[in-house]
Amino acid sequence: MKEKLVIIDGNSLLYRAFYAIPMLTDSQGHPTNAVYGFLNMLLKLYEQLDPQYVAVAFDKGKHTFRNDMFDGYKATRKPAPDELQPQFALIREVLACLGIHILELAGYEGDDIIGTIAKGMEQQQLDIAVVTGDRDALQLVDDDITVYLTKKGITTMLAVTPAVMDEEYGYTPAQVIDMKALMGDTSDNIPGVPGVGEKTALKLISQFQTVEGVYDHIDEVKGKKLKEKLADNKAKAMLSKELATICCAVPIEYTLSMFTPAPREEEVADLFRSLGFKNLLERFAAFDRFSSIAAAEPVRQVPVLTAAQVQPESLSGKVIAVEGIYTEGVPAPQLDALAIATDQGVLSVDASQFAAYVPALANAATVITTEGKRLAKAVSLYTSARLPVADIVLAAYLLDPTRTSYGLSYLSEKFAIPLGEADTDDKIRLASDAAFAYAVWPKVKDELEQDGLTALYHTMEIPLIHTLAVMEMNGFTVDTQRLMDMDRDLSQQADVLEEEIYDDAGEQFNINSTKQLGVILFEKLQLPVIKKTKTGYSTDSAVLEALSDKHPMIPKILQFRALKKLISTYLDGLEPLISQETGRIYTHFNQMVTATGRLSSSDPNLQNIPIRTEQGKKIRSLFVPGKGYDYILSGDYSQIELRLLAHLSQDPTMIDGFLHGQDIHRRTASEVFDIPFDEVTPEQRAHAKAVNFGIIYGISDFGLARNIAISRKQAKEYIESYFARYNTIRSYMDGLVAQAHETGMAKTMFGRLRKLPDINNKNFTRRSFAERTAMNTPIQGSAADIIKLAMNAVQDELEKRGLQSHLLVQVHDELVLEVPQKEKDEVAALLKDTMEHVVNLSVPLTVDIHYGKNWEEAK
DNA sequence: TCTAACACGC
DNA sequence: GACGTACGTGTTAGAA
Repeated sequence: MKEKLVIIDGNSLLYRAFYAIPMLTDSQGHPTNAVYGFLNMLLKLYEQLDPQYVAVAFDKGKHTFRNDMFDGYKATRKPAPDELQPQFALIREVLACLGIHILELAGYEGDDIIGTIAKGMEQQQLDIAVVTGDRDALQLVDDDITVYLTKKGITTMLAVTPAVMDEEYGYTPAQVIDMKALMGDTSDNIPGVPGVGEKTALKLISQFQTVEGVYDHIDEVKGKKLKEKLADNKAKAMLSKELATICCAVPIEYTLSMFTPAPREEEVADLFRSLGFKNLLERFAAFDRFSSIAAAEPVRQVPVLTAAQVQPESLSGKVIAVEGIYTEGVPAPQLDALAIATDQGVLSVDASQFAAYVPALANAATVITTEGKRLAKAVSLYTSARLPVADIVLAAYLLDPTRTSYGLSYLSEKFAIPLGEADTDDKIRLASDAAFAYAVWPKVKDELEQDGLTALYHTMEIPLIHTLAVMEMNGFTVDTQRLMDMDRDLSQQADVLEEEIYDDAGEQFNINSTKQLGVILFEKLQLPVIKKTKTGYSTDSAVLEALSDKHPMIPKILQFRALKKLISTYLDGLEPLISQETGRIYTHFNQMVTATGRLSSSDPNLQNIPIRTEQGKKIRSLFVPGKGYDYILSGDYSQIELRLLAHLSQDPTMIDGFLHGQDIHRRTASEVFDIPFDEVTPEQRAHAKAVNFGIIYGISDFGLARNIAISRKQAKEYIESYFARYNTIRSYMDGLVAQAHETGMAKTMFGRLRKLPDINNKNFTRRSFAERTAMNTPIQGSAADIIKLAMNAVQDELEKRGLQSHLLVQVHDELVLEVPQKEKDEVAALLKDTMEHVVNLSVPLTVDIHYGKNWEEAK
């Protein structure tokens, strides 16, 4: 048997490892996922190929990320700017400890070094393998060198021989260079021929073999444009070929003995342990050549339990933590794996045992988890009992609702509990995560208590998990036939408009491109430029409205845009999400996104279904009661935010308006403009409404001015006279701001908090924004609190009375249900009563009830 | 893949 | 007087 040499493309593996492994950190909280992934890959190489000699090549100085390396698998996050560099340094340190030689030579790509060694070693009677993620290396494939290409991140390797190349790619090793010379590669600074992609390159090279061949027979190239492009860029193509060729004559000194690992015994175990890579250390130590490495003591912080040790019944009354792996499905996700952490240790539950363990969870005292809603949904397939869920992610959201993610690494840092050992095995990781959640929960509880969030957490957010899980599983029935008819009709209308627009413009262009439209409007037609964006002309609807009488095509563009929005987002967008089996569409209500405590909806977003325009209403009318139901019933809070403002500020004028059931915008106009209530003009009312709106959303005078097309000065005056008239509101707001300056946060009626780190910032803008937030969060957030309480109460009442009626959607101040004929009146009364009386304010909370044969009619 | 522009809801 | 101005979700174009 020949001895083996494996040469590793270090950069390529490093990049792939980063994305293939979820975020990991060492004991100091530094990211180590790329390091872990790299070493894991290295071990796989040893385990699969068992080489006598190993070399790792890095490109010197080239440590920036190349996005094109990740084609074929979805990157879930970007590396932070300085995240990879330390990991890169760490890998070098680890490799040095393991005694694995690193090759690098300034000015050459790692590929070139690999090529040089591979060619140089051919005479040595070795089996030579190159391991890389980069297809460029395929040019090295011939009878003596095997290229192992990593696939699916780093989980599998494809051994590429000439035969495999022929089958997988349809070109030969020699053709790799020529393909690349034509296609180019921006990440390697190979220009190629502009406009020639992989398909064209493959066609040309299969026909003519080489770049030179293409140019020798340029007349035979089919396609006038293509021929032109090739002819114009001959020099570029030739240069590209040179750049794409791996240079196999790099002046690098090496001897075979350099590639025999010589570990530094005394350091290596410590280094691995400090990184938390105990498992990897053991795996390395299993090889003879690393046997001098002391094996890690087989200490497991969390004992692994067996099903015999943890019987389902033993979970009763216990505090436990649970993590699952799921396959998404409708109406509920399916549980694929389950780990249960108890005070004794962790149990991995076998799939055949789910049925016994899952209902047992309902009897536990507390089920700690990081995915309460998902767990609740999955569990509902086994039992109708509610789980006593404790969700540490939900708690982390309440502690600081402004973050964009609440991943395990954040929780680990925030609650100072180290994450378990990294592992690529799903089951091991799951058990480790469950143990982590179990350890974090006591700290979470303490922090909730310290921030006064315990009641909010237990009485509102935790019950809401169940309510939302039910709503998500209910789904909303869509009239698929009408949706498809409407899609066809509107698409036809849009096509007609599009043609007319091109006629008016005198040329074809991409009407969906704001850039191209800008050129047509403001350069070709010389229409006045109203507004610019940071990259060019603005063509938004405000601009187009302003230009609408300047050219006949402008109204058509507006109409086209409106149609296009409806078609792409609401017709084409929704259709594939309708379940074939149930005819229903299943949204996700996210409880941990917004800074104010509102919910959000996604995949699809059912909180932004059109309602304002006639065309839009037709979209809404596609949402109908499902089989066995007769009506869509909706209840919406009337002016809930302004009522809350009246209540919270105790402003007598505003309270008076609501007590007398007045049109509140009219009343505001009457007060602010100092005119009798009955003499308020529609425009004055609209302006007053915009001011009220501004108060609720915390917009600035600038924003107000923009919204109702008045000058900023005028907007400022409006706000001034508003506060002059409603001076109780002013002092209430001033109090909120003062309090925020003191405490650094804003709070809602129910104690929900929002941190305001910028409240004392020296930057005027940031500080002003924080101050407006301090005024707006108590209003918007309290409204969010109230409807959440109402949702829970409605859901409880529906369950208690054993009604069939379903909650379907929440849209911030509106709840939508489907009801059967026989329950319509009862549920309408229940809904109105529950929503109106869920809290007691100084002003009445009124709820308007509507019902109809579809969501549009229920308004 | 990522950002910008735009548009929908509250 | 400058600062650059409600949030969240989704689609499309265009650059890399």
